[in-house]
This record gives sequence, C-alpha cells and structure tokens, in this order.
Amino acid sequence: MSDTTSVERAFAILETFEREKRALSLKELSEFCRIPASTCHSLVHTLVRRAYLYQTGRRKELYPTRRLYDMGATILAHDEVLLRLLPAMEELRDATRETVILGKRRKEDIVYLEVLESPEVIRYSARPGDTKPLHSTCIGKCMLAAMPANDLGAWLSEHPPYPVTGGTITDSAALLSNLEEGRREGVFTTRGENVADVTALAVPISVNNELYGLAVAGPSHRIDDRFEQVRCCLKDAQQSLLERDLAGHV
Amino acid sequence: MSDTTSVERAFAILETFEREKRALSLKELSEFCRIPASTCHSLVHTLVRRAYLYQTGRRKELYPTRRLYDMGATILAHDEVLLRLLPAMEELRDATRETVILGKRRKEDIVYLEVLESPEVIRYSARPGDTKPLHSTCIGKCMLAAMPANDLGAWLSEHPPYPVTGGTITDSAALLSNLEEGRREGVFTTRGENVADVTALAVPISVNNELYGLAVAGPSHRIDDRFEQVRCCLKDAQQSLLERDLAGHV
DNA sequence: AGTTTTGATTCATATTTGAGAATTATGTTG
DNA sequence: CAACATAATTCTCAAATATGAATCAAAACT
Repeated sequence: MSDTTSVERAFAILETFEREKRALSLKELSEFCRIPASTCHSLVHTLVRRAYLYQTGRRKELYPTRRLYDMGATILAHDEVLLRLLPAMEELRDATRETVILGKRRKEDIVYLEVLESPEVIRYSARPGDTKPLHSTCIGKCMLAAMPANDLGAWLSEHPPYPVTGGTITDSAALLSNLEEGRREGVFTTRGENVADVTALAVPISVNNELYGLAVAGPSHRIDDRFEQVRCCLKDAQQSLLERDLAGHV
Repeated sequence: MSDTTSVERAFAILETFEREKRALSLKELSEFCRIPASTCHSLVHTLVRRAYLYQTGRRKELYPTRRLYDMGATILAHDEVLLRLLPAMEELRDATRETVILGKRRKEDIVYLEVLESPEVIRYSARPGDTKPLHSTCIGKCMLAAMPANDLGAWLSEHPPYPVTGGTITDSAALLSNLEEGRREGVFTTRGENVADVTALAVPISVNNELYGLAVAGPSHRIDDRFEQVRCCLKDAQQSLLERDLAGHV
C-alpha cells in the first residue's frame, strides 16, 4: 500500500504552523515534525516555490502565506454536501443548543466533516477532520447498522470492539443488539462509550446516494434530561433532509 | 536541487479543486493534473488518510474537507507581518480607492503576500501567491534598488531585463537610472512595463528587519491624473509603518 | 574583533517511490 | 440480464528521492 511520506510530511509542516501559531526556523520545523534537516529543507523549498510558505525575518524564519486560506475558502464555498446540509444543521444546533456533527465513514473509522459547536461553555468540542472509532460512536453505529448482516458479522469478527472508555460495549453480541435497537428506533446513541459523560444521538442521512451520519452530542446530564426532545429535533432535521429521489440506506 | 514531485502534485490536486469547484473522480484528477492514474491514486489515498479529502457520491468522487480552510484560517489569524501591516494597507486602499499590494522578494521574483483590491469595477486584480518579475514591477524595483551596487550590477548582467510588455525597460543602463530616480524620490514606479495601461507605485517597508514592498496599482489613466495624491498616500502609509528600532534598507 | 556555536545548504548514495501492465470492481448499454 | 466499457486498485521494477556527512554562513559570546 503506497505511502507517500513526503506529502504527509509537507502537511505535517503546515499543521505545525497551525499548532505553534508563529514563524519557525527550518531547524525547529525539522524537530517538531521529526524530519531530518536536509529533507525538511527540500520540502520547505518546494512549499516556498509554490508560494505556500514565505521567509519572514532575518534568521530565515518561515511562515505560511494566505494562499492556503484562500484556497480553502474557495473550496469550502463550493462544497455541495455542506451547502445542502448546513442550514438544517444550524437549525438543529440552535434548537438543541448542543454540538451538531456531520460524519462519514472511511474504511475503518469515522471522519468529522463539519462540527457546529454548542453555545454552552461546557460542550462537546471537536474539529472537522477528527477521526473516531466505528463501534463506540453514534455516527459509527449508523454506518455499521447500514451494512448487510453478513458483512457486519464478518467485520465484527475481524474488528472485535475494543474498549475506548469504561462504558464501551466490548461484546459483539451486545453491540449487535444495540445496533438492532437503533434500527428499530431510527436513532443510534452512545452513552459514555467513546468519551465519559458524553451522550450522543445520530441518524443516517443520504446525500447523492451516499451515506452520512448526523449527530447531536453533549454532556450526558444535559442530554439525558431531555432525551426525547433532542431525539425529535434530530429526527426533524433528518426528515427535512430526506431526498425524494432515493430510498434511505437503513 | 531537490524537487519533491509528490508534494507539488499533492498541491496541484488541491488547486484543481479550487479551479474546478466541484467533486472530481480519480480519473479526472489524473487528467487535469497530468499525473498517471496509479500515482494519483496513492496521492489521493494519503490526502484521504490525513482527512484533507473525502469521498462523496457513489462513483467514488472526491472533494476536499473543511480541514484545509480551518488550518488556513488559524494560520492567517496569527501572521504577525500581516497583522502589523493590514490596518495601514486598508487605510491606503480606502484613501486611494486603488488596489494595494504587499510583496516580498524570493530568489528571482516577487511573491504577492496580500492583495486588497480596489472597490472600482475596473481595477488591478491579483491574488496572494501570484509571482511577478523583478525588473518590470514597482515592488521588484524596490528590491533591486536595495541591493548593493556591485551585486545589482552582477545580477543585471546575469539577468538581462527581458520584455514583458512593449513598455518594459529592457536596457540595463536605463533600468539602473530608473532605479536611481526611484531612490531619489523614495518611490518606485512602473508605467505599462509589466501590464499595459497599468501604473503602479511602491515603497520599501521593513518588518522584523526584513524588506517588503508596499504598492498601489491601477489603470494608468486613473493613477496618472492624481499621481501626486497617490504618492502622498503611499508615503504616509510608509511613514506610519516606520519601525523606530531600525533603519530603512534604502 | 576573534572565536565558538548554531543553523542552513549541498552532495553522493542507499532506499523508497512512481509508472506501466495487469487485475478487479463498478456502472452502462444492447 | 448479459456483455461491455470504464474506472479503481494492486503489483513490480526502474528511477527519483531521502538521508547522513560535509561544507558553508551567520549569530552569539568573550
């Protein structure tokens, strides 16, 4: 399986600037990213040539240019999936005052594509691009539940549900019946299975015939108190996003 | 000189999304970027693993995630140079109603780091990350004029000024005296030397003891009519940015 | 200012990656 | 629904890159 190290490293460099939030020398970069100085030099050289980095200051310190931002902004403004889902997600966030998440399955995990954080100071906090396990998150359960029974069985035996918190369901049979319950209710939940004291609910959403998961997550005490209300808001959002031209996946 | 192809290609892929503004299949990407399909596959694989791309739609179409945007936004918000210069640049744009540009020298060219476009519909239009020649642009002239006489002479003989437009100064002696004039006046100008019917003025700016060029550019007829006024606005901006702790470069 | 230390850059070579051919999967058409 | 067409993916070896050592440049210190 091909593994383009240099690309990974180029992004590691950019991510280092994102984390450090300041100009960095080649030396610092090579240390932060665990890249040999000579290799780091050639990567930086390429990034400067493409105008993603520029040299600021005497000591040849480096910092990214606006280019990355402008590219990201143009791309974001034309994301059809997000454009379609955002209004309903914002409404859902405002109705529940909890964090709303859009996620999608990759091979063996979930990626967050959009996160609208709750206005509360104590809230479920995450970032687009974060990845989570399939078996311990509510969006993950959406995805597992959408698999044909045979495939799901096979997947479970190859990927036995490992503990993430003390509350994670680590028994395959228990997970299967949890999924079945979710299918019946039309909503998948986690209670402290991925993060202690976090309860989250998710429903499947179909866009362009592709499956996504829409979730509401927050501190267990706030969610559990008004579980039915939150569940209804989520189902309403799901309903408003239903595509007429295709059947749901579940 | 090392040339990390795979990194260049990874960014070529992202830039393709920026240009096309839609989801693309692997095949399309490999055609747009002139990358063999198998190679493109491994690059995309890496970008998906890092959550910079996600698969949208049945036919395995791809689109970038928000990750790029969020990273760019965080980085942009902490750019010390821009933070320092932006207020004066905005003021200058509002005072002149023309496009204001911040540029910096790389080895053999100028990179635009920031562009605040004029509110007029006919305006000088450019993007951060664009690169321009040294000898035909006003910011380039700032940079050349800051070189020690010997180095400048040597540079000119190795890089004879080639024509960009019909108006480009292609005679080294003429360019030298044009630079000298700029040094005397404290402002460097181009009139149709890089783009026909565009007049631009630039002054050198020093940040962290590093040289930048600040320019105002617009249609020649609009600028020439009020050259002195524009010049004064630019000099005012330069003055307001003067650092007390170090001498100018010129 | 001379000396030392630190960081940037270059270079030759072992290692890894990239490209074409073959294979598999998916969607399309008769 | 079968056969075709198109795209995605895997695999292997030639070719390009990554690396450590050496060199060069610039700060920091005495």
